[in-house]
Amino acid sequence: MTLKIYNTATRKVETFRPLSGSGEVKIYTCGPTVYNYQHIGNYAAYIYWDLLIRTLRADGYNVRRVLNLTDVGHLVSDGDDGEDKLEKGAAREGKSVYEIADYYIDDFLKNFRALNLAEPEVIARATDYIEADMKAVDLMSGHGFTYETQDGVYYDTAKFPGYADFAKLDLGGLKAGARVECSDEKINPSDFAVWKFIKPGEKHAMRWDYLGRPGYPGWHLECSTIIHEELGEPIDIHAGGIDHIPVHHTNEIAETYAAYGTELAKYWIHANFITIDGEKISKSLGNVYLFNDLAAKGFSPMDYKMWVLSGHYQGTRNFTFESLGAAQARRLNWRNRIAYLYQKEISDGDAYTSILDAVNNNLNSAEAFSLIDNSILSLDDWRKVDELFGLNLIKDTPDITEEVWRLIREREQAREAKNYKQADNLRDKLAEKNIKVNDTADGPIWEYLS
RNA sequence: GGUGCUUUGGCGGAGUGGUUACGCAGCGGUCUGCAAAACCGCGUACACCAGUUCAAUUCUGGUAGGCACCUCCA
Repeated sequence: MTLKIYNTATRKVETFRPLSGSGEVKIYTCGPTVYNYQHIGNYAAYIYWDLLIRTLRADGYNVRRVLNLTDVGHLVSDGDDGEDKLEKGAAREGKSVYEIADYYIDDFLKNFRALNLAEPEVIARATDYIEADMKAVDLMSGHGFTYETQDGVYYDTAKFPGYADFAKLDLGGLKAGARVECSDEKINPSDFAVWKFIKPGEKHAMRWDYLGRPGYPGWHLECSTIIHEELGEPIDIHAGGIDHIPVHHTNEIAETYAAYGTELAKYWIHANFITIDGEKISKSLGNVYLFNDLAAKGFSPMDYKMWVLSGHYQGTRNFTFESLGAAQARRLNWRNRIAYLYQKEISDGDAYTSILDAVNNNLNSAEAFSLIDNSILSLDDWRKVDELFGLNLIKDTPDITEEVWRLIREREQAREAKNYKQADNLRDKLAEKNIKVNDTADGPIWEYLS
């Protein structure tokens, strides 16, 4: 099977062709800045990338995927000013920056695994690559792409002719209406810090000596460095959020070009945002939902994954609890189709091929889901579906125990004896075990209540 | 202010130049100890106005609304 995927670099749906003939595919997915809890919108992107990786594996590729964790250098503003997010988190909670990072990394990975997202081959913490960052700055400077200011080492974007191409930026009019920072030593408005100096008296706990003074890496640098160290550019696919196109990814490309003289990635794919009840996710609107909030309403991370995969990564998705309920009900229906297979045999079709085909069409999981709804699947097909979407359908739908079977048989006997009161009691007992029994013409058929 | 995206039935959400996915919810029916499940049927969405076309929800232009980014965010 061949994947077709929308490539932001060309703004077209392209047929995926790996750079290497060996079947290896190198993927980098932009990870979180670990200064706070990740909300459900953050996880949507990881769910899409999970589908991407699983699809490539189903197609027979050997995927090596790197996920980074930003634990330094990501400032409150992408414009190289404002506080470092980690420092801000530390101040807020009265902890050290390293405690903050550890805590939120644990929380992130816990949810990552609850969503059954394919484990990355490498999980890279930005602070483990500081030496390499310095080497990269040396290279960029040696190639004449940088200049120093009081504030740090800056990238002169005028030195990279294709700087504006990736995001189709209009550098002249870029900030015409936005507020412009004053007291700026930058040569061009689009120049950005590759390395930041810590001024005397400035509070910044994470600091490394470089160029004779304390400092820390600029935010974009970690990504180009980690890719260089762990994968080697160019890589096949670079994935991230749609908001990163104009600044973060544009700057990564520029840094890689300046340091190593190469292209960074062949395919770029970007996940769109989700809105909640039609509005953006933001603290001021009070709609920053975490998985705990979903759990409080009876929804699991898997229900959420089901909801995310019922749409497309390029579209704006509108989250409502009503539609999350629909996704949950659909997943339960699928699980009960598996439960049915423990009880009755049904003939096998060749549905999986068309399901994989749908996903290969620019990750159209919505189309694939409707095929699942309308296909007759064997248990073996369900295993493949589970492998492709990571929905834990079979894992969450174990066959029932002998004890439960006994209750079902007792209830049947009670019904045959027309002892309906006892039959109903047994139905309640089964319900306590999360099992429902449907009395069909073919005898009782059990399924899960939730 | 600049830039881009988007507008599909009660909710969510695919897709297509001509047969109107899919899920959830709703309604009617068959069946049934009850319930449920299953099955059958129903509701006739594609913002608006023009244009292209034998034919447009699908292409083009405009109008209106919505959203996003540029300013923390995936």
